[in-house]
Amino acid sequence: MIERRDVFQAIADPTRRMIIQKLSRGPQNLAGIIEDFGISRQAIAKHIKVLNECGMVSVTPKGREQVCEVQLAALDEVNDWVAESRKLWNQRFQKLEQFLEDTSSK
Amino acid sequence: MIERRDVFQAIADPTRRMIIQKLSRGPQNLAGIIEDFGISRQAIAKHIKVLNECGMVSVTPKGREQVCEVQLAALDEVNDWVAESRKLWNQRFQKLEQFLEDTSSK
DNA sequence: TCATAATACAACCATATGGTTGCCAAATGT
DNA sequence: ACATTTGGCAACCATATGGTTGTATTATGA
Repeated sequence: MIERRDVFQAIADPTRRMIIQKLSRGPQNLAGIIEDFGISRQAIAKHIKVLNECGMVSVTPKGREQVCEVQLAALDEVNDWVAESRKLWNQRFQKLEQFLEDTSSK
Repeated sequence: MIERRDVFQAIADPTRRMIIQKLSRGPQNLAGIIEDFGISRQAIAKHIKVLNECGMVSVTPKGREQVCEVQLAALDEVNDWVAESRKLWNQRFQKLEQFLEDTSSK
């Protein structure tokens, strides 16, 4: 098992995805995030830790609060990977077309 | 812990992402997929099972072989979710602009 | 000043995950 | 016919994951 703490893993958990969407509406401190979630503060804190470690959420101390801000740019990596897969898929058909062209022109 | 077997979890594992990219180049049977991966056949088979369960890979028996084909449409869900997050984020700024406009026009 | 709000830290727990090995079954090709 | 290729099944294992509770710390506000 290789060391994993990347964006893909970050968005794998539904609770973390909900946190990301909540933070997309604006920064919140931990207490603010906890609302609406039926789990403990510590559980949320752990999720924030994961999101922070992979660059999805920045955490800035402000007095006794920890202000969390989502960093959506981190999701580019996901989009890029999906785009790359689609590109490979399309290249496949282009190669097939090329082959059919070459064959029929003989 | 809620029951999870979705596309997000499917692409969370780096090995599964590699399998998806390999299959994006064309369908393969299990034996074909195993090449280049330094892990056992059973490990690959388990990954294919996960990918199949969440609709990322279709498996068609062909004689003694199991032909695996990637279903990239399943990744739409991921793109959609990312797009939704970005939309929420942009709406936030639009609201801020609206506020500034309303304030300055007074 | 002092209760309280906002978190951090640590220990613990059940289950999920990703991997292994060993053995079995069924097509395939020579 | 029969060795081989291809893959299924089951048991097992170590670690990761997502959660809990309890206790401690530190700003804040009345």
